[in-house]
Amino acid sequence: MSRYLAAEIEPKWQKAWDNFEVFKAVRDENRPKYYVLEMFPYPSGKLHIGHVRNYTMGDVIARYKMSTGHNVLHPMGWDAFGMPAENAAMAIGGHPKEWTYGNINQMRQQMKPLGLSIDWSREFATCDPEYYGQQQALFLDFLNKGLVYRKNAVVNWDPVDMTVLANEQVESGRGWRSGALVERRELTQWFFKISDYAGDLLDAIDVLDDWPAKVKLMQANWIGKSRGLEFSFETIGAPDGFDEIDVYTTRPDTLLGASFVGISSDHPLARYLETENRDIAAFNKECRQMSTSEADMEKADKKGIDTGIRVRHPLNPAWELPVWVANFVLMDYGTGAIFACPAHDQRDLDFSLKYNLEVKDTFFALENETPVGTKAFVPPKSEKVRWINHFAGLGVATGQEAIDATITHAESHGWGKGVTNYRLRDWGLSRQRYWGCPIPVVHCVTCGVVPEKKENLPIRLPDDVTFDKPGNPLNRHATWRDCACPSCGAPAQRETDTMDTFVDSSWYFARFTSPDAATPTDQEDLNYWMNVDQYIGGVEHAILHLLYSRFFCRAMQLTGHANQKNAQEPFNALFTQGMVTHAIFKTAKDDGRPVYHYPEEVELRENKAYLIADGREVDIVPSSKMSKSKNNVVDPERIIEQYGADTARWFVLSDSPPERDVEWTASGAEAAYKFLGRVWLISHRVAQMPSDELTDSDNDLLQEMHKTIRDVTLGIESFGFNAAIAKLYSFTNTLSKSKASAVAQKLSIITLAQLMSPMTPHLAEDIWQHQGGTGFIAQAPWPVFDKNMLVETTVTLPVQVNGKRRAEITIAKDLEKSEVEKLALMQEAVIRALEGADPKKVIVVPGRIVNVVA
RNA sequence: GCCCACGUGGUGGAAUGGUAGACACAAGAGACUUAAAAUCUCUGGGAUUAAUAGUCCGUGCCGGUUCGAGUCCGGCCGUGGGUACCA
Repeated sequence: MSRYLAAEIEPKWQKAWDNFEVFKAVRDENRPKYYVLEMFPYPSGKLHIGHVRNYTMGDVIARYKMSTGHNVLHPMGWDAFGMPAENAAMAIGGHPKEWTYGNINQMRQQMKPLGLSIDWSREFATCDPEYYGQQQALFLDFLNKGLVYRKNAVVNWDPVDMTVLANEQVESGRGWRSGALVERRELTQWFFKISDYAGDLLDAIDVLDDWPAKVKLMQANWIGKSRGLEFSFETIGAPDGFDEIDVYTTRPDTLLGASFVGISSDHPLARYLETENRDIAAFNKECRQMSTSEADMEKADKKGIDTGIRVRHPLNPAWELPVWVANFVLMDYGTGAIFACPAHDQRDLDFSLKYNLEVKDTFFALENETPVGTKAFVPPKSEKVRWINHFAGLGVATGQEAIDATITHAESHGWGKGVTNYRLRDWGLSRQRYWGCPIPVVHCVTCGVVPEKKENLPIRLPDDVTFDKPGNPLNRHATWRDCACPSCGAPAQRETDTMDTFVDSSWYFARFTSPDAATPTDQEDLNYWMNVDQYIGGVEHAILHLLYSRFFCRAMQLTGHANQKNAQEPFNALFTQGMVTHAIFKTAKDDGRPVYHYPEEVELRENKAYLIADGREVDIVPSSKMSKSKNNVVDPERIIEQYGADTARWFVLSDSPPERDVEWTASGAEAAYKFLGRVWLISHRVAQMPSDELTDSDNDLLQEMHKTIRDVTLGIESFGFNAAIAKLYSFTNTLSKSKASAVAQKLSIITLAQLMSPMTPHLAEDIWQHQGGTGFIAQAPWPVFDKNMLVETTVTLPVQVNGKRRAEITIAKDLEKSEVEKLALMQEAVIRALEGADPKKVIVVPGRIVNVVA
C-alpha cells in the first residue's frame, strides 16, 4: 500500500474503537470528568453539512479532552417530536412515528461513518415513550410544586382549516395551506411559571463566565428587567366597573408630557366597548386579524381609535386626556395600557402626529432647546438634560434621577407605586398537536383538572390516528381521550394538548447521564456527570432553548430531580457556532407559489442560475439558512464517499472561524484530501529512513514542532480550529522539506499525527500504528511543548515614523530601550522620513514595535 | 419595529490597540512527462514605476480617541440570527 486510502483506513479504525469500547463513558472518580454536548439534531431525514460542522467541533473537543486525561461523556440523541412529522403525514401520508424513526435510522447511518467519539449506548429519541414518560413525571412534580398553571392565551386560528397555526405557518396574515385570513383566538392553555425565576435567571447570567457575551446580552435583554411606576387614571364617561385604568410606565418622569392613554384591543375595557360600539368592534376585529408574532405586530402600521372616554391626569385633575385603543399596545406586557408621551417616544409621536394629538416637551438637551418635530428626543437615561416640565421642580438632571424622583413622589403622595417588571412572559407549553409529549392530566366534571397517577405513566400516544382531517387527531380519538378520573373514577377526558418541543430539549442533557434510569434522573450519575462542561450549538438557540433549559434546571432542583450539589446552571461553557448557509434557487408556479430547486438541479453561468433540465432562469436568494423546505440543503455524503470522513471533517474546520456563518461551497474539498495524502506519504517516507541520532541541525525543525504544539493546543482550547489548521499546514510544509535526522522527523510526524488526531482521527491512528505507537492515539497523552525550545535570542522590530512603517531592525531580545531607540533613529529610511527634523518622542514597545513621532 | 452579531484581495479567511492580507482555494507562469493526471517551483490588494528600489492609497461609509485603529467610541449603510407555536 503506497497511497492514502481513506476508504480502507476509516472503517478499520471505527471497528477497532468499537471493539475496545474506547468511547464508552463509565463513571470513574479518579479522573476529572468532562461532559461535551452538541445540541441534538431534529431528525429531518438527511444529515446536512451544518450538522457535520457542529458534531466535528464537538468531537475535536471531546477527543482533545480525552487525551488530556479526562473521563469524557459525549452522547448523541434525537429531538424527535415536532411539526414536520405531522406535515409529512398530511402531505405524503404515513404516520409521524414511522417517518421520524425512519429518519433517525437514516441519519444515524450517515453519522456513524464520520467516526465521532460518541458513546452510542446512551442514544435516545425524545419520542421514545421511555423518555417522554419520564418527562410526564417531571411535569407532574412541577405541577405539584405550583410551577405549572392554566390561563387563557391567544393563538393563530385558521378559520377554514379549523386549526391552530404556528407563527411559521402564517404567511403575510394568511394560513399557509388554506390561504384564509388568520384570526387570533383565545384558548385555555398550560404555562410554566418561568416568570417566577426572572430575577434569578437574570442575576445568574453573571456567573456564566464561559458563555459568549452576545448570548448573555440577548438573554438579559429578553428577560428585560425594568423599574417603573404603576398608577391609575380615573376615568370620565367610562362604563360601570371601569372607574380606573391601570398603567405601567418605565418613564414616569415624562408624565407632564402625557398626551393620551392607549389600551390594547384585548384590554377588558376595549372588549367591553366592542359590545356597544360598532366602530370599536370593527377596529378590534382588525387588530385581531393579525398573527400573534411580535415582529408582525410591531411592524404593522400604528393605528388607533378614539373611545370617547377621557381620564384625569393624576397630577392635575382638571387636565383630561383621551383614551384610545391602539394596535401597538400589548396585553401581555405591563397592564395592557399605557400613557403616551410623544415628545420622548418615537412610536407615541408617530401616533400623535397621525391623529393630531398634543405633543408636549418635558425636557431639552442642555445646549439645544428646539421643540420636538417629527423625531422624538430620546437620550440615554444616564444623560443630563434640562427639565422644563416636571412637577418636582427639577432643573438639570438625568432621566434616571428624574424617574427615581417621580417614583418617590408618587409613593409618598400615594398616587402610584414603584414596580419592578420583567418583559419575560410565562412559557406557554400547550400545543394542539398530536406529535408531542401528552400532558398527563385528566379533566373530570366533578374533580376538575386531575393529575394522572405516576404509575400510569407513560401516557402513550395512540398509534391509530389519521391526518386526513385538520386539527389535533387526539381530539377525535374517542377511545384514547375517554378515561376514568384518577381521583373519583368517574368517566373523564384526557388532556389532548401535547407539550411544546422545547420541553423535550430542556432536560435531555440531564437524561444522558443515566438514560435508562427508572426515574427522570439518577442522582449519583447526575452528580458525577453534570454540568455539561462544553455545550455547542447554533446561535439561533441563544435565547429560547438556553433560557428554558436554565429554568428547567432550577425547577428540577426544586422538585428533587437535581441535587443542590449541582449548580443551577446546566452549561458551564457555551460555544455558538455559525450557520452553514447556501443560496436558495427558486422559480414560480403558474399560481405564483414558489418552487425550490436543489443545487444539483441548477447550473451557474455568469452569476446567473439556470435549470439544467429546461434552461429556464432561476432566482437566486443568497446566503440563506439551510432548510429542508427550501431545498438548499447540501448533504455531506458525496464528500465522504469520495474522499472519506477525515477529509470532510478537516474541510469543515478549515478556513472559516467556527462562530461565523459560512456560505457553503465545496471547492477545496479535494485540496483537503490531497493534504491528508501528503501527510500520509510523509509518514511512509519517514518510516523508511534508516535510524540515526539527533544533531544540532535538527533544532530548526524541533523548534517549529514545539511552536506548533503550543499554537494548535491554544487553537483547540479557544475554538480557533481554522487557525490551528493553518499552523498544521505550515508545520507540514516545514517537515516535508526538512533535511533533519530521522529521529527528529519521526518525532515530528508522530507529533503532527497527534495534533491532527482530534480533527482527522482515522488518519492519525494509521500513522500512529506505522510509527510503532502503542494502543490507540485516541488514548495517548497530548503532546506538551518545551518552553526552552521557544526562547528566541533575537527579534525583528518594525520601525514606524508617525505610525507608518519605514524600516526594520533585528536586535538582541533584551536590548535596553535606549539602545533600541538609538538604533532605530540611525536607520536611513527613518532619517529620510524625518527630513532633518528632531523626533518629538520615540515609543519603544519591547519585542513589538518602535514608533518615532516627528 | 425591537434585541444581538457580522462587513478585510478574485474566494474562504489571519492579525493580545503595534509590520494588514498568515494559511488555504481559485488563477497565471514554469519544471517533470510523448501527452495527460499526479507532484514540485514561482507570481500575485490597487495606483505610479524599468524595478523583487521607492512613494501614495487601501479592512462597508462618515467622524472621533490614540504616538499608533481592521481592532476602541459615536453616527450611518448593508447582511444574517432571534422576536416567545420552526427547531
